[in-house]
Amino acid sequence: MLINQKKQYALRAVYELARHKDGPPLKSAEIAQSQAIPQRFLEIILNQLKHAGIVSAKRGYTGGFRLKRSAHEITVREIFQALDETCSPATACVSCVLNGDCPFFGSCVFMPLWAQLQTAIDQICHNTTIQKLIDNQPTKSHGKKLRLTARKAATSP
Amino acid sequence: MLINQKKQYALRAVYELARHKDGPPLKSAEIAQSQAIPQRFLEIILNQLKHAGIVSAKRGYTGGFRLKRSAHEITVREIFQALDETCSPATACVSCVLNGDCPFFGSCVFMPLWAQLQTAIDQICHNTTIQKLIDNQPTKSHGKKLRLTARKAATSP
DNA sequence: AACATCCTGACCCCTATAGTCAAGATGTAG
DNA sequence: CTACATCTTGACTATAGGGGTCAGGATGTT
Repeated sequence: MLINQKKQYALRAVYELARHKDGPPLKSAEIAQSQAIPQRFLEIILNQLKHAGIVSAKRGYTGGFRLKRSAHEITVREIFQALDETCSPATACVSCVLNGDCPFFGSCVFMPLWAQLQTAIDQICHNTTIQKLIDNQPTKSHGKKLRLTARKAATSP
Repeated sequence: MLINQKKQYALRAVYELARHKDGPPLKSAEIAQSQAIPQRFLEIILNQLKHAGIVSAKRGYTGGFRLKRSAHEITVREIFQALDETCSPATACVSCVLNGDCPFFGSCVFMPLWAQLQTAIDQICHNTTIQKLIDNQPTKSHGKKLRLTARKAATSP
């Protein structure tokens, strides 16, 4: 999958931190609860975000996490990259070509297509900052259309 | 993965059929060999393409497969759809929203992002016909850059 | 009648994703 | 300094889906 659960969790976590930018650091347990993320799993993710320089951690009794930079400067793309997973639309193909495993070495007809997709995806992710996501808060009219029933109660992101 | 092995096989199969449009029907074994696809697996794929009205099959001794329409009219998008797999960038999220499983029903901040990605991907796949792929045969200069070593001998697509 | 092809469903293996557990390191409060 | 709450880390488990195989049947040609 292009966007897996882990990437979505990462986005939500950063989003949650951006919303509480001015308060005290958020504990991982708080983020986990408000964004409905398994806590242990979230801690792994937060750690990766820390190593990528997106969030900073403070230990101890008053510890927690906070954004290292402004929400304007954090792009969706770098959050995805922080999880160090390839985000290519045709991962297998690209990697097999690079390895020399590809039976069609150097003359694959589909490479231009993959490249085109990759570029399009990259651009969108690169142009979308966390702040933009916050600003684009969808109006509740969205909910009208879908007509969904509530299951778990949780702070909506 | 957005584009998995199966989708790539499907593309190659249709591509191969398009190249031999004027000859007799191609047997699945022939396609399998020239495009380096496991034959049994290919047969499953060809079957799905048949049900989608993209290829037609002829049984018996002189049997095989051929394209049902011109390569100009077959888009990458419909080939993907023929494999009946969802091609959403954030499959989990989208499906959970539709099921009502999403904890953020109707007010997910990220939905516009997924939609934007989906639209971009869809457009590219819809605008790319098999014929375009054939016409864009990459020049061999591609190979120079990558400097790959040959492994299996196979007709390059 | 013999044979070669397509057709179909059931089946298997493996990897990556998703998630858990336990023990340690570091800091704060009293 | 002691108790406690947080982050840190690595090893571990489980499940689903992707990728692929097999046997046997249906349909056609020679």
